[in-house]
Amino acid sequence: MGNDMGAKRRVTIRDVAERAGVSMATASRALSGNHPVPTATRARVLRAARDLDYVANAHARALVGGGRKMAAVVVRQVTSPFYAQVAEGVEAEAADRGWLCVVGATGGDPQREMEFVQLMREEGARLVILVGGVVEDDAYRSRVAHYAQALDSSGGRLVLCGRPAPDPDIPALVVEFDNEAGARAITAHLLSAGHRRIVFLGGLPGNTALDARVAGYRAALAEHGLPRSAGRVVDCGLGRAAGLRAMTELLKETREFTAVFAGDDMVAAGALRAIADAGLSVPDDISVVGYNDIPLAEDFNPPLTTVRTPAEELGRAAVRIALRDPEQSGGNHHLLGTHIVVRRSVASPGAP
Amino acid sequence: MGNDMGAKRRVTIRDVAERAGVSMATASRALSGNHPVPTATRARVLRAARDLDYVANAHARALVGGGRKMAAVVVRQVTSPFYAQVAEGVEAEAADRGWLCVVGATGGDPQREMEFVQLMREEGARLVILVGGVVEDDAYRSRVAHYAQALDSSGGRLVLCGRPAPDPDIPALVVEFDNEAGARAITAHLLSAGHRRIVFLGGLPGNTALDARVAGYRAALAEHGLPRSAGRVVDCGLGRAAGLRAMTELLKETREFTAVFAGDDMVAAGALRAIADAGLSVPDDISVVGYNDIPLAEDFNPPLTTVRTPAEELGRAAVRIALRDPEQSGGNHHLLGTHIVVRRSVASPGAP
DNA sequence: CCACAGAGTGAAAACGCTTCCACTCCTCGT
DNA sequence: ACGAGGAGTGGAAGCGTTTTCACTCTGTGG
Repeated sequence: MGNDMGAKRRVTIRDVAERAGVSMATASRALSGNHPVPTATRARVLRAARDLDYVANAHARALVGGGRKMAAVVVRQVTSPFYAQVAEGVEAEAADRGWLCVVGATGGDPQREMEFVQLMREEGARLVILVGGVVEDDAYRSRVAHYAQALDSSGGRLVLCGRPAPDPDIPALVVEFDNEAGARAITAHLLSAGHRRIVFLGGLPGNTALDARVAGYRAALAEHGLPRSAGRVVDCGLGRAAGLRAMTELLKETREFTAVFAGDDMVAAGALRAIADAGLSVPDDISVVGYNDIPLAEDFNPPLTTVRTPAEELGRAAVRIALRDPEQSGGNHHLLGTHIVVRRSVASPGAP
Repeated sequence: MGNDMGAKRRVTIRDVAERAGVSMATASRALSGNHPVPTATRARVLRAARDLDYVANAHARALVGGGRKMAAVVVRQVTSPFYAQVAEGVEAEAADRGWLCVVGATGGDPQREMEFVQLMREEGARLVILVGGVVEDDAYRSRVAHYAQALDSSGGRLVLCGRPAPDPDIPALVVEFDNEAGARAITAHLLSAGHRRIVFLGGLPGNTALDARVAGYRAALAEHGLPRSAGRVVDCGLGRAAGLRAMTELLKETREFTAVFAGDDMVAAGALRAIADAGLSVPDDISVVGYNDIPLAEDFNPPLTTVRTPAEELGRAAVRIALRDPEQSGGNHHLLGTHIVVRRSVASPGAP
């Protein structure tokens, strides 16, 4: 803990001014370009700054300037391929506009989320981006309402990315994928390959993203004239480990299905492994589809048919929309489209 | 760009002090706990702060306090599984100590690297962590020397993570894996399975990490009594696409090898795909090993034998070492061990 | 030749906080 | 009973910038 690394005195703008033989005011103007300064003077100042290896103090600047260009993105964990892509998108778009971007991982712990958001408020973040589906309980709702209100009243902005707003009139922007449409499309794909008994693996009741996918799945089944009983959803949650476990269990219990729709690609990875471990083949015995099209999905065994959610674009869109004039057209709810990408994990049931 | 989101006046510590009926000094002491304050007073202040939803201004605090607990990680891209894990480790260890962690992506562009480091200096980062192997050219050497010197003279610290120091006496800490040992071990694994013609796919001359792996590979070959001509390294660089392309080319050119040692797991992913596309089987026709053991390596087809480099631990170690007393034992160069993890991508050549 | 615009500049205020210094009370020990 | 010491407190300095305001110079049109 305690460890100050004996700092030397920092070079300030006063030193630069002195060396250039001008006042601090002039030095500041030359450096920041906020006010015209004769070329000769300007050059002298710049020269002095370089000689001294002057580095402006962002704190002092932010203090007087009243705020700073900084965005915070909060995700469950940065090692999840999907979240990483969203974060990359945010980072890229922020960097393009000269904004600083800091990402925080909560591990799914509301406590850590609150601490991080608090910290970001202290740091003067003007944009806080909450990423990914969540289960919307009362605690969550009130937390988000508080974030939104607090940010809003200090000139900031909350954006919900990949999740809907829990309450239509909290002052937050939302940017998300049309999960229901995506799920419906890929379910239809399975249906048109001839599958009738499809299980949805990876439900997580209350989770906005998964519930929407389940809804899309059910809708596709219904549109195809199948009774509601034809659908089955296994609520095993997310992650490779969960998918592996749940699929193993399911296989022990029944073989009365020909395809599985995994809640996301990581669940699919686990399911694929479980099926292989059971001595079955994908897609010959069972077809599998996932969701998100993470970068390595095409390297699974077999390459996974899934729905592509342009994650990086989601991140970019979040900051782009948040940063444009609030009164500009476009409303505050944006839906991004998805499309399915066909690979080799789906075959017709009972085919060679 | 221009968009001020009309901020209202911020609640300051003066407001809190007023409401609690104390001076700013007392309020500050009660809030920060830097100086004892009677329980009753303290409670009044805390109460006032809560009522007002007071949020301290980190800039003002850092300005007077002279610095702040902030670490910066710079990686090529955050969506690379390996880098993501390192970043996660840094973030976790930093968070544990109450430090803020910001990660920047350079896309491999020195220009962006310099801008980011500059920005971090302005922000008062006391720890800058450069992650991953690089090719050490003169420009790089002078850049790093400058970073190290600048950080050092302002009480900060540069740590090189996953790469050696270009010059033994620049004031930087180094934490890296023993790439040579890891490469030697997995090459030995291939050798003991009976392989004699092993190609190293993914060299990148000048790149510290890859060069070390190539050295380990060559050393293992030599230790086994093989002539130097037995080894072959294809310098295709890194990334899945590079691996795919290079492997495809190689296969067209020759089949005079029974195993490939990919420079990292992403290259291996591409190689695996290329081999499958050529109608060959892994491991029956060709064995493949990778490097890093990224999270999804076990879901490749087939599950990849590779060497595990505990990436998250690398990140944690970087901050742990950087933050302990500089004069403490341990030196400033740390080597982390690796071990191979055997899965199913290796078989004996010519086996059933 | 004079008023006057405007360019160039510096002094100083302000941003919000922490901490040094000085002051006032108490509570002890003697 | 009296001085020393310490706890509790507030005033004010200072952190490094930017920006406002006021000032001094030019040069220009009348």
